[in-house]
Amino acid sequence: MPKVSDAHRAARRRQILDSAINCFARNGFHRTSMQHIIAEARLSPGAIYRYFPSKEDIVEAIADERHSRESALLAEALDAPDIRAALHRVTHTYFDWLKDPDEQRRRRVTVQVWAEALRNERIAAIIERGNAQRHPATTLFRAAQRRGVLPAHIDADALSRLMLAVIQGFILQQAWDPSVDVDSYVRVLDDLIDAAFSER
Amino acid sequence: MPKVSDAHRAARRRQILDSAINCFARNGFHRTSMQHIIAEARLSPGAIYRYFPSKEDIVEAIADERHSRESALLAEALDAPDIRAALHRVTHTYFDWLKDPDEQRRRRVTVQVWAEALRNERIAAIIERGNAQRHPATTLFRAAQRRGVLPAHIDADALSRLMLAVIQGFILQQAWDPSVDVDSYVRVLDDLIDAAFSER
Amino acid sequence: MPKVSDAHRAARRRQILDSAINCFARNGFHRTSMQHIIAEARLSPGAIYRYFPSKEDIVEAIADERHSRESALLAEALDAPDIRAALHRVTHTYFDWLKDPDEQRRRRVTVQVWAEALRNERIAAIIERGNAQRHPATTLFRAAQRRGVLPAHIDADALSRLMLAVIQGFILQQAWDPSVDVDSYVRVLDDLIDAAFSER
Amino acid sequence: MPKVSDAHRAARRRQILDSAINCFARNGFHRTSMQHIIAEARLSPGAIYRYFPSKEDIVEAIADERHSRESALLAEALDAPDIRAALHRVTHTYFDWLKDPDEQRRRRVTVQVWAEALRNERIAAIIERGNAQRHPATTLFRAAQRRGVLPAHIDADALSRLMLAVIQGFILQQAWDPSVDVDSYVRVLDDLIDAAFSER
DNA sequence: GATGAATGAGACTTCATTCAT
DNA sequence: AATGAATGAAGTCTCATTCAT
Repeated sequence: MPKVSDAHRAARRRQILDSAINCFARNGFHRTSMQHIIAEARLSPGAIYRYFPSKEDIVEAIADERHSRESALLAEALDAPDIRAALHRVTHTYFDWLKDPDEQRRRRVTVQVWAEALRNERIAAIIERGNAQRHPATTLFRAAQRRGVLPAHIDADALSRLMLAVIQGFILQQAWDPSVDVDSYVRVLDDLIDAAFSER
Repeated sequence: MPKVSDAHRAARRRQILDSAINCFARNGFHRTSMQHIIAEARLSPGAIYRYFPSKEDIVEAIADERHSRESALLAEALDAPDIRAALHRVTHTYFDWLKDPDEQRRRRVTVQVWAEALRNERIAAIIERGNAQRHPATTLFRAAQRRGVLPAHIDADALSRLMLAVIQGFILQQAWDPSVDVDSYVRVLDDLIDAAFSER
Repeated sequence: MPKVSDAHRAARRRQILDSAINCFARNGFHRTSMQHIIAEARLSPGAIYRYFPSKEDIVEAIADERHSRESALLAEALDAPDIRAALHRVTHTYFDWLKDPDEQRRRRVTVQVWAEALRNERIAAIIERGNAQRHPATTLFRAAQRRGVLPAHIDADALSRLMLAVIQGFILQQAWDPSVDVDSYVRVLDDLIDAAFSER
Repeated sequence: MPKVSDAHRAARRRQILDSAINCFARNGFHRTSMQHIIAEARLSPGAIYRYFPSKEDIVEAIADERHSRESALLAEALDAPDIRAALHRVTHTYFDWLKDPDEQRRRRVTVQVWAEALRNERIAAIIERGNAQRHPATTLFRAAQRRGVLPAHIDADALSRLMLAVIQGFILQQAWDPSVDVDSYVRVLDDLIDAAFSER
């Protein structure tokens, strides 16, 4: 019978994760010490360790959370019967989200998660799950090929990789330089989608 | 100082950097201690510090070296008068290089450099310089627009960003999963280039 | 305060001490955290601290309890007018107790108490009191000397030390290896007692 | 090619072990922090960890060293063809060593090692090896039985356990109270040996 | 009486770097 | 030039204990 509510526990968890995200976005995983997170959260070491058994677990929780959010957004955007509609929803809904300055700050953590995945199997699994979001797109492409909207000889799987790359590359560039213009990138993308899917 | 010394110095530097790359590719920057690098290079701490004043400097030297190589390759590939020829050279020359298994291993370091750039200004500058390699492409696109091969309303700068993103995203995906098929990706890319640049 | 409360208090105390003994026998004093005891007792930190002001106090209570039991057993065994009868009661009653497997498990705590006595004065005092149980034996030996059953030149005090050592050493050996045979040890002891006390 | 000699390494090891023994004898294993050992040795943490990978390893090295010394002494004392000669050598050589005040101080560590053996398998193995020193005694007893100096019905193995217990119990009592008189204990022991081995 | 979240000192250990040889 | 022993700040995490509820 907990003395404090589940809501309290959830709030503390949130508080810790938010503090950690702030620190990680500012200084990176490895230059952020537990003491930094503790100070940012205005808690004590013991308090943090009640909620997360190790620093690694905090990193993983954040990786999971961010990738869930990104995947959900992508999945939702792709949820359309028509390909071009789906792809344009990606460019507009997803890239709209990329504009949010707060998210931009937090997204610096995403880039670090990407690097961390090379050494941490659990994070690699999270990334893997996130990347699996391109499979619905692959399915859409195949449907498009059956309907003749997309040339049959195109490798639908590779095309979905490319779609993902276009997003990932942009996220990288924006992390390095927050001033990159989202809108012009989206416009080029829209044009390219039209070029690829209509004029044949 | 005799010339032997210079050659010797260069060889030692190479030896240290290669050892560091091996360690970094295997374990990441932050899980690699100077002792690891020292052991891999079969040198002593004192010897290493004669060549690099700090671990940070080793990381930077490697970042610099790798980005120089990548930039040079990209620049060379883009060095063609015709836009489609240039882009196809990118897909074929540059992506050929992405196939080299040894380079693939070492490229794991690149992804870490990308994350490191968020916190290290000197590395950020190196990345910035690397990304500037897209400017020749922008110029090429503008020329193409003047020649009517590319619609005038397209933002050439954004398009070169996209081209870069397509490469960066692929490098990421390949770092996470070395088994991704380069060739099918290149074929889709080629098709897309043709779609974008020819049928107007 | 109602009587129920006293019974309740006593039960709680017992519950805590038993849990602590289990933990200590399993993992030792220093590898057992209060959390372990708390979990084993299915109580809360606050509840434990109502009954014992510190971990140290739990250790002391257990040391006291165990040594009381051992001393009582020894005292009772020695309570005989005839020396050989007394000593044989020791070997039979006391060593019978050493056979009980549950006690063997709990006796692991005794060995730790012995080490702890070197640093903790209160525990040293408890041990001291326990060792004082050899004084009745000394008295018995002196009586035996007066009756000529034991050579007069023997140092009765040293002999009672030796008797104690024979027990303590066995407890040690049994703690390290629970499979040691109690009966053969007892038989040798009996023979030795007879050798020492009769044939002169 | 080490810059410093093996002698230097050995001396440092010795210095660390001696400091640790001092701390352990004074405060016990668990109340002694690495910082205490470091301060006592007038070294830095890093220096200690060059020689011992963990605190546990220091404890084990000390346990090993002390038990080797004790075993060697016992083995040497037992190295006599005649039983009574052998046993009297034990009482005189070994117990002489027990008189050395410096050794007495250090022997406080032995008692802690005994407790530690209950939880640490490597230390248990060391103890086990030490206790195996009683086997030569068992062999001697069997020889004595063949020669009729010792009654045939006596369990030689149990008798050697008892001999060991007599030593271990005394070590305990002396650790608790350094003022116990070794000589009177030895005299009783000598008498007992004579009683057991001659008058039948 | 009881709970359990929270505290914070302090434990062990690592590691970039220095410097006497 | 090179060695490698040594430094010491700083890192992660534990745990006996407290106290608001």
